[in-house]
Amino acid sequence: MTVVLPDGSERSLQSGATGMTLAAALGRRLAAKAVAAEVDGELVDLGRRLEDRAKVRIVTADTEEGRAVLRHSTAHVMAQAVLALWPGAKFAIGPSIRDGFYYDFELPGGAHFSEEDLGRIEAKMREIVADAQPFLREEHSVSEGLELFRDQPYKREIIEGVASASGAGVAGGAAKVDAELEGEAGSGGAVSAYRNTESFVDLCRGPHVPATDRLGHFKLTRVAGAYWRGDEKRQQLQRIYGTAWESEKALADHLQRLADAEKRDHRKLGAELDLFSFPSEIGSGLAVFHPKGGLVRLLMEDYARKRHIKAGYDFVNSPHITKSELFETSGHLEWFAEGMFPPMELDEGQRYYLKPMNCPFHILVYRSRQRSYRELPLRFFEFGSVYRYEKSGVVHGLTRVRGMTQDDAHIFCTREQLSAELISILTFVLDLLRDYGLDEFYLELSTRPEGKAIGSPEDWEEATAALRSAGELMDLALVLDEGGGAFYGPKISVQARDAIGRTWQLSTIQVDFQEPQRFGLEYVGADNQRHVPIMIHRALFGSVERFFGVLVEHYAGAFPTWLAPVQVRVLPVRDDNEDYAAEVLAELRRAGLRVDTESAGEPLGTRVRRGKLEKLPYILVVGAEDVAGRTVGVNVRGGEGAQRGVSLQSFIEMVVEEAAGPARRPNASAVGRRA
RNA sequence: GCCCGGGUAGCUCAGCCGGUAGAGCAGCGCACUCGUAAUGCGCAGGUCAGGAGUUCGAGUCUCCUCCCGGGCUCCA
Repeated sequence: MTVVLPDGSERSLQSGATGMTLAAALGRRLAAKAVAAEVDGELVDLGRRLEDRAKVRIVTADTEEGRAVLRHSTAHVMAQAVLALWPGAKFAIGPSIRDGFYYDFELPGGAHFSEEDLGRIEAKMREIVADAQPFLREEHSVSEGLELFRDQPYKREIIEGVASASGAGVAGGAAKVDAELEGEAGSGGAVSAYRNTESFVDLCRGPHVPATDRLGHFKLTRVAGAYWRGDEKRQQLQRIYGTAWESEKALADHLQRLADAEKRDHRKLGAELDLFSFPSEIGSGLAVFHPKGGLVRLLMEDYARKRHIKAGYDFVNSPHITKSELFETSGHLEWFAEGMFPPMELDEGQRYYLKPMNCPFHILVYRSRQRSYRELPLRFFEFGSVYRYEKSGVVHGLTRVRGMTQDDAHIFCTREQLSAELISILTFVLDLLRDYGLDEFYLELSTRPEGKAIGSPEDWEEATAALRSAGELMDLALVLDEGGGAFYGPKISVQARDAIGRTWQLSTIQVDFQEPQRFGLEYVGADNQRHVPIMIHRALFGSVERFFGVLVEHYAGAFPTWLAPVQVRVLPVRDDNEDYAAEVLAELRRAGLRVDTESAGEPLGTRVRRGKLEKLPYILVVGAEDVAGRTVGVNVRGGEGAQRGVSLQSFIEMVVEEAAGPARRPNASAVGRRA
């Protein structure tokens, strides 16, 4: 028999050959790295027999596909270990995920895992790995499967779901089986399982590595609660997360990446660099900004203001609280009440709410007088503070807070203007984000949330189409987020990738046909008739707080010169250089730079070190040798050593230019283009 | 909101089986006067998150509340 390899060449094999024999025939190193095979487009076990003329690709452990296989297999081993250590435990699902895997369990007597258990489980897992147990595939009918897992209710539920989805005739199952569960069991009326020993068998579609000794570079990372099938109304299970890699080095590299990401954590840097804090007296999710953080915010906001003026926005302002009527009209109290702080009862039963959004206020500005088509589009902008009652478990640093300031704009335009306006907003948004140093993006299109939407399907259709075509013009990948829109309209969000490859949802642009109608907005058209405008909601940073946090992590706290709270620190070598240092300081300040100094009370090395730890862009050292020639010693952030005898004038010219504003990045790259 | 783990000096953390609080860094003072990532000595600093309970005695054990972290759910 022959098989066809990925490069189109053919290979003769003895009949009965498997992926494993093919890999061995192709090379010993390949065989050592092989974890599965792709046969005619389907991922299968290496032990699966190959058919004549099959197209075969060997999947190795050092690819994302291969890692997914070995992570899934490692999850099985973990389940085997847990079931051995906790007799009577029930196990649910255990997929591979980005960088690792998890498995969900229910322990006998409602017991819970603790962090200390992880070591015991890992030790048991290593025994299983050392045992080199084969992963043997079995196929069963639905009824055999139900019998095989008679003591495992979660497995039975999965089997029933698969069976009913494929019409195999088990009554009472859900009509629809989700892909996650299907991945656990297989499909098409039969269920597959993998057996490692007489006593351990797990429902699974596979594929798996040939045997447990192909695993071993793993670490269990944390325990957590997780709802069965992701439904908070159902049983809460105990989840264990782990990571697994193809080699000890890959595992170590991954752990190092985690440690590096931890060093960039904005919550940690926020305290270290004295930027902001969350005093517990104020309450969860409510930040105060310290002078340095406050200054960075100011700089961020000022630059955005300038750009908005240039882009034709009008600046408006609105209060933080309002009578309930406003949010009754807007629909927030009907659709979003659980995200709002409870009302304050004032005189005569009047209820006031903290605002969770700015849009109704901007609508009232629009409605304050009659509008003509000649004015449109009208673009109202505000740094508007909003308050949202986020559930206690979700607040997180500056990225998920209960009080925040949105850089919020609402654009009122005609239907005819909608497309052009969306394109111009998206272009503006991306351009501005690039100025803050982010340069890799993709777009996400969120569509109508079933059952949680107001307005006609036709309007949703039109709005979604307009967003889609604007998005497609941006030369960026556009991914679909089915049902992820707001209750009043679809949106496009801009996802930005930071310096270490994580993505953050930043800007959102939403089309809204509903609110203008609810508030009875209108303009007089050229035809002398009254028309309802369309509104576009647009936040660019998302929230100032969140964007601030993202920038702290992106730059690891080392803000570019134009955003750095202190740009230059001047250090006199000895205290008899302090007069000259003061002169240098004054001159820098006259040039408009943000500067400070530290007198010579401590050794120079100590002061330089402190400046480095504060991630200052420049540290100047001035001593006796600098006075005559009016020079400085320049210590550049991130640079090696120092440059001596630099003329103060040329240093000032250089830094002033750098501090003037964002560096334009002509080579800003887009994430690969895709529809 | 749910599950798990936490909260000890400004920060990072130690504090055993319940016997009355400790280090390093930071801060302040003094000395040192120094050319590029930690000078020395000294001093001060605590309602052990808050409250209640058990106990002769609670940082330590129990309960409640607040806050933080990791997840789940949620994110208009």
